[in-house]
Amino acid sequence: MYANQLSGVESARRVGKGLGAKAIDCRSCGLHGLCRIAGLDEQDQSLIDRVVTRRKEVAAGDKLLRAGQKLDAVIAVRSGAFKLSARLKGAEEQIVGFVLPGELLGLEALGGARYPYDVEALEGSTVCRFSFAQLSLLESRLDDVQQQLILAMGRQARVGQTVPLLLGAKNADQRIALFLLGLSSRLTEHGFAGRKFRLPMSRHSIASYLGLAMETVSRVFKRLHASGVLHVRARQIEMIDMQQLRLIAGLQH
Amino acid sequence: MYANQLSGVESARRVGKGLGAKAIDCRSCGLHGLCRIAGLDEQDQSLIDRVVTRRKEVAAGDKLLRAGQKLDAVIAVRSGAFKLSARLKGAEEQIVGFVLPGELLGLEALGGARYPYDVEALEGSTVCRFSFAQLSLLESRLDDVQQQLILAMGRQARVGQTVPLLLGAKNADQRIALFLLGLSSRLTEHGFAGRKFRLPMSRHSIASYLGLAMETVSRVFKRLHASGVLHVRARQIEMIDMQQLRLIAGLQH
DNA sequence: CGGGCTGTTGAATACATTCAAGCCCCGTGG
DNA sequence: CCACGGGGCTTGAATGTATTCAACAGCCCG
Repeated sequence: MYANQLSGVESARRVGKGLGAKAIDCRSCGLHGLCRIAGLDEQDQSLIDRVVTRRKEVAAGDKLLRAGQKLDAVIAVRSGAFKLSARLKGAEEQIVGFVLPGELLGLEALGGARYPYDVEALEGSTVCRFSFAQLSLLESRLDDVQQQLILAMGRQARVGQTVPLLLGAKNADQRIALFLLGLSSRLTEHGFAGRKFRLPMSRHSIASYLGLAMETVSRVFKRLHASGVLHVRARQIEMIDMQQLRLIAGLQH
Repeated sequence: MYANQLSGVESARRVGKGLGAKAIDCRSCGLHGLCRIAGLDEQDQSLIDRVVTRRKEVAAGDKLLRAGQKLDAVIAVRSGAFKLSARLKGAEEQIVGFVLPGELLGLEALGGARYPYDVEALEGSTVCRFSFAQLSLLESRLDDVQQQLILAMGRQARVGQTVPLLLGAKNADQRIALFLLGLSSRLTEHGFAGRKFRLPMSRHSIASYLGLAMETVSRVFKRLHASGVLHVRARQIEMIDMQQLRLIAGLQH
């Protein structure tokens, strides 16, 4: 159950770089509804442990999933962060998204489809896994499981809702502003500070995701810093003037 | 049940501009699974007709849904096409997506959330509506309904999967190529010709969606036409060299 | 202390946008 | 039947923005 676990030394070394070792409260986890159904608040630990794997650890740089693999589970991120990338033939990898603590992973593979992306830990991370292969153990509660799954998919779809806005952005400043506001609200939603946080991903990953050159990302950060909208030092972000940031993002007035 | 239906004259005038009046085969509809469960292949029409509204017509330019409204249904497009737009405060509307025949609409509002976008018909269109308000009529089949819903959401999520690739595109040619290939494969999936079709949306809508200026869209089309990759005449598209188009899109080699 | 990875900066180039003018198609009205 | 007018689209020239290439700075880790 704790396969792939790091030694204490290794995990201590690799945790604390990005969002830090802080794990979410289970009550704000995307899988919380499913866990409750699975009986985590009950006494029968043996059943639970065959369906839900808790606190598997993943070291920074390790791949949790690979494009094309079959996946019969939904995974929740408890701490850390992951990047999703598509390996297109010949071209260099393209980042297609990031997964933050409390969010889910693997919903795209529901119904037997293969999972389309590589998933790599950006820092030391812990995840929980809800296995569908073992779902028959919960047959009597199928209704509830399905309903929770529908809610979870709806929530995840709402996270993805900001992507079309990013696509429609007309300049690099707007893209970056939207990106940061998106990260901020996603962090807030799961109990993290939304004004002051550490980016778990590199400038290169941000650039790949947003369709910009890494140098442009760097320059936009500098511009926003110089104009006092936010403080940027390496990966440390502090938002100063949210109102102005929303304005740059094109979200108001 | 057929409220909002156009007169024959009006619908005849307004249909046939974009994808044309051709309706999908019900078997390729995103709601097909739900319809089957609802008993459309059985005899009890009265039950069915209270849950599923078939073939409501929408005139070009009419709004099917408005941002912020409550929605207790899933809607399938049978013929025509729709554009989704976000009305951001102050700024002009931003196009966030298009819905083609056989695809679903309204999944974002599952679980009681308000629907976030304006939905406007790009041409004369017909839709079917599966009402959750009446879902209790099907209580005995809740399991099946939920399962179909999960499958439908998974399918729809897969349609949205190409958006992050669009976002990552590094120039206008790549964006347009990806956009056209996406449309093509979505049309093919529901029985339409994928190599030769008519764009249901204006250059302006494409530009807003892709974060480009309308003039750029026009110029890219011209370039692709001149290089023999595809034929463009107004909204009529014919793809000539798919291989080359995929190359421009960055999907291979 | 040295090497590699990540990020920054500057200068030249390439690219998309803007603004302005005009075209084309289609529907309307004279 | 043809002239008119509007919307959607195209085209050109000037401007502005992002990219590219190259050099270097900072930092973590060995």
